[in-house]
Amino acid sequence: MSTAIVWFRKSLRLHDNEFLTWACSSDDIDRILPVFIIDLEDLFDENHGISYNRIRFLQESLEDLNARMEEKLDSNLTIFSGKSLDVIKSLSSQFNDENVYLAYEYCSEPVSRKMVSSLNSWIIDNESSLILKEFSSQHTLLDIEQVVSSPDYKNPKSMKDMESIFSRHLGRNSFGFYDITLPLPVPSNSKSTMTLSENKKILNFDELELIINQNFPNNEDVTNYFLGGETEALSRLSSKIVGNTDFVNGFQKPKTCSTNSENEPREPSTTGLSPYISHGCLSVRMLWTECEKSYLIGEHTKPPQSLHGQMMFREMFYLLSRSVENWDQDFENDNCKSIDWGEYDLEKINAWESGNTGFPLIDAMMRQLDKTGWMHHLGRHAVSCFLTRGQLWQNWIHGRDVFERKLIDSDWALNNGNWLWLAGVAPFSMPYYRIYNPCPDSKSSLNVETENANFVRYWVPELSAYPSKYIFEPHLAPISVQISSQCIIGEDYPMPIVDRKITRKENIEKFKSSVQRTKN
DNA sequence: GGATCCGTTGTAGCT
DNA sequence: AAGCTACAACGGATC
Repeated sequence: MSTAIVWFRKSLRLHDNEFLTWACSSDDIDRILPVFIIDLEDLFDENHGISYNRIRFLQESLEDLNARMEEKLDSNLTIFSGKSLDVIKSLSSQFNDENVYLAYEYCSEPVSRKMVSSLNSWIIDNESSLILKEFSSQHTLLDIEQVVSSPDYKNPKSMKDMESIFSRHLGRNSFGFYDITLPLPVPSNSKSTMTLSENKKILNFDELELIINQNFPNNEDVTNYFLGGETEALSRLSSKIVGNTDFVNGFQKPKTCSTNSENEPREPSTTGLSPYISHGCLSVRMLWTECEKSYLIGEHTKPPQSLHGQMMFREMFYLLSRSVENWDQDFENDNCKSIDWGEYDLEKINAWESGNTGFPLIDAMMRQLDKTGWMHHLGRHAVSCFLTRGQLWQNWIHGRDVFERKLIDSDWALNNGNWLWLAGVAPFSMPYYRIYNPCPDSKSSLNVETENANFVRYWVPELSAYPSKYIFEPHLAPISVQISSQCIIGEDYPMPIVDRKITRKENIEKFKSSVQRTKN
């Protein structure tokens, strides 16, 4: 009797799932045990625990995965609570003289790699018969280890670098696109599923629900616009990408921070697929391939603008996060300039996080993040520039932590990469003196007009009656307008916590002298 | 080997 | 309204 423990780490899906497909079809395997391990202590940690939105998205994704397993594989998902290493160790010792395999996906994060290496050592030290079966490119298009360890690898810092890495490692298919392996179909399962007898570490969905509600007693005003899970991921892929040639082929740098939809202010103007990708509900190969199908129909945008380009940036950050030591630190990180950010200012950081800076667009974004766990790409630019080199002059680490906790598409490699970028400290950053205006006008790259004005009215309801002319800088509105708009600035909505023009000028100087100082 | 160009996405003021 | 210019000026690649 041979059993495969099918360990879902990131890829919460049945489609394009190599480790699941292998377990379901390999001749070496008689039965499978699909598992997910959840570390509740870590998830609800006081300091770095994740938001309600994030845990809810994860829970929905797991429930959907389980439901789909029941339907398509005549199997189910067992959830364990605890540390991955402990759970796997104890699991593997529950089998007696059988062949036990652990089929799992490679994860590039230092913690994840360390866990696997500890497991390896444990196997050797204890002469365990557990056989590890790792699948390398489950979460990314590139095989991260292979690319990073190739002799000619250099840290990429532009789309050009990525084009050459893709050419070298993937080659081209007959259509002239990078030769990405086609996504695997949902496997058909010929194995039985192992059922475990009582185990105190097993967590059923009711218990999980209970624990979440206990940890988030006041979640009534939190809305989850995005429903977690593969089912929803595939349905969103269908509605946004498949057959949507104009949108896919015309995709370019988003021009507004808000939405496309008249009726639903929470529907992004972009694809809205990021949370599904970060949770592995949607395979990147699946998305890549669907875009390519659309590109074959006619003219289309190219990297860096295109959706393929967006995905290539994702690969870039995955490579860097693996090859750059201390990717998530602001010291001993050679992709991070040493900047003197000065004193940590709790008041400023709190105002930023809670959406009370007195800058309506920034506040709208941060409140949207807080309530829904999502924020538009350009909005992320605006608020991170604002917190760091733009206005508040706070270390990017603080903003990174907030995003990490709250974003439902939170992803360690990408989140750190984007903060390094926006704070202006990375070699791939834009020049530090290009600062987004938090109060955009019609010429700003954060193009606004009425769309964003409505976006602000929705998320900062205090200002809902303000005329568009003043809505981004309401403190400049004459008092008569403030009265007629039923919102006195300084009473009903904060005055700007800094003078944006002064801080902009000061911060450019600070950045410059900080860089000079480290040079000398 | 110095000048020039470029980097997914800047802003403000003027004509 | 759109386009130009000044602002201030990184750092690596390319010419």
